[in-house]
Amino acid sequence: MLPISYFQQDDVVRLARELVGCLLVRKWQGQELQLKITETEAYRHYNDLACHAANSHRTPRNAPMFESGGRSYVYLCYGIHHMFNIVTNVKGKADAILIRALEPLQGEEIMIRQRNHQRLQTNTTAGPGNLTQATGITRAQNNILLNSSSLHIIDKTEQPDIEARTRIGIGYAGEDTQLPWRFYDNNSPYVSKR
DNA sequence: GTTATGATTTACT
DNA sequence: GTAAATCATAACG
Repeated sequence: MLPISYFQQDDVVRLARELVGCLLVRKWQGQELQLKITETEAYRHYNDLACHAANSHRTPRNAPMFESGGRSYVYLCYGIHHMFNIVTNVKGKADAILIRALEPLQGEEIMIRQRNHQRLQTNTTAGPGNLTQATGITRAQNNILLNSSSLHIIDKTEQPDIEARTRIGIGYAGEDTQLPWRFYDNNSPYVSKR
């Protein structure tokens, strides 16, 4: 299991890249779900208008971002979709990594059922809103430390072929829209957009 | 209290 | 390609 201290390092962009290929473990409904992280995006508290905490902007919603790294930040978007983030950096430096896609390794049946699919499809767990539905992550999982047996990250065993691209859905962020802070596994079909 | 909107997805035309 | 779904949150009065 990656220790909490790992997420308290300073460079959220590097951490977002390194998380691709790592495993997300979630115990739920009596089963252990395991999924490989295939796509991430970095959001940095300074010089990044796309970040919820840009300009030290602090609200009740993004409060977990201002806490110490190694915890979750889950919020509802468009009234429909839950977004799962991992807070990084030390307390007061509000960085976070959005998990955008996962590749199922264990517990697929539960994910298929969650998504009302007949069989496993790439979009069962690709896409930030889709993967939270598949894994049953909601705001009930907001602001919890990722060091329990029920929710944590395991380091990767193989180095994936990582592609860097611009982030998705942040047209309001001006020039920061162009930052290549989205990372994905070039060899995985479980990616939201190439 | 009221209003506008979004780290999206899906179903249409 | 365009639009609807849908609601907590943030901004404003």
